[in-house]
Amino acid sequence: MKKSLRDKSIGAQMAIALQLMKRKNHQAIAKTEHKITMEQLVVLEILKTNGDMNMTELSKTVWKQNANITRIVDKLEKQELVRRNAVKGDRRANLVSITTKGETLFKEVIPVVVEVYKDATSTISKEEEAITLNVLKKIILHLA
Amino acid sequence: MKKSLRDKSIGAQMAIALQLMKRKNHQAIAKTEHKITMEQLVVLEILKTNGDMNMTELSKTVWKQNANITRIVDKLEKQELVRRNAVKGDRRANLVSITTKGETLFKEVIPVVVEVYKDATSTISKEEEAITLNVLKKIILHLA
DNA sequence: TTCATATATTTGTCACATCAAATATTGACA
DNA sequence: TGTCAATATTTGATGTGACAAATATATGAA
Repeated sequence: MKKSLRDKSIGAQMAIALQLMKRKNHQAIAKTEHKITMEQLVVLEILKTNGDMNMTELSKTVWKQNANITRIVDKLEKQELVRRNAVKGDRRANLVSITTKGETLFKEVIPVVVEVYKDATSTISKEEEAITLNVLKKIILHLA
Repeated sequence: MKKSLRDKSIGAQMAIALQLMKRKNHQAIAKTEHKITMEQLVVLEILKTNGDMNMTELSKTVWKQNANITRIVDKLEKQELVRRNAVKGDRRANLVSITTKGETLFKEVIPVVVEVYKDATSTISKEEEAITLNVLKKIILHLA
């Protein structure tokens, strides 16, 4: 197998690594009694960590486009894991908040995901992890 | 803004960085006269680098599932950038090969993508890049 | 006040990801 | 030879990515 550009590109290798990690996460979550995707879980985490947010804030915080946040929140709302509340003084906006049901699910699912992550990075030294994290953040800052 | 798990996870930061890079790539490609996605371009590159492959080999090489390769090759074939050929001795399989039109497009689009990549990683030192690449490969190997 | 512009959110369309299941063909073995 | 498991590929259902356009509401300036 010849080496292609792909093999030397952080971008391409990121795409592969991320796909594998996402797959593992989905598989691990599927084994629990809960039905939720990683993307939905991320939104729950943000709400739990930062408190209620409107759609625009949410979309900036999770780095996703408004349109996609709308659909993710739709799904979460259908499962009663979050709620959309009216905002006083601005009828355009919605304040999204996590429900008790959402918090419960979050607490039960998050250890599964953490475990997958620990396994995925088990061959990486602390130093390597720190450098990689820093590289990724630099790329993000540069492109954002 | 509180720090969440996300901020310390290579996985989450990869997701963000990759999203931004993909977006830049799509935007840059959109400015050319060519209409092709990154995923389709990757398949072209693999075929150009490694020569004809059947769907299964292709799916392993690009680290995507068979089902997805089928659909990507469908799109490439519709644009006449690749061809599906019969395999002697196994009527189940297809040998996919890049067409002349595919090679031409590839040659014209690849500099655009390389440029985006160079820009995205312009603040990263050679050493950091090497370490990150190595970390990603270790994760891939571990999860594969 | 009224109109133009900005902001918040949603909807539509297409590409791609997942998994499961369907099809077709091959190959090994009783 | 007939049968059954393995292999190669495709299709279907669902969720999420991108972008553009639609909708509703706010806001600032004439």
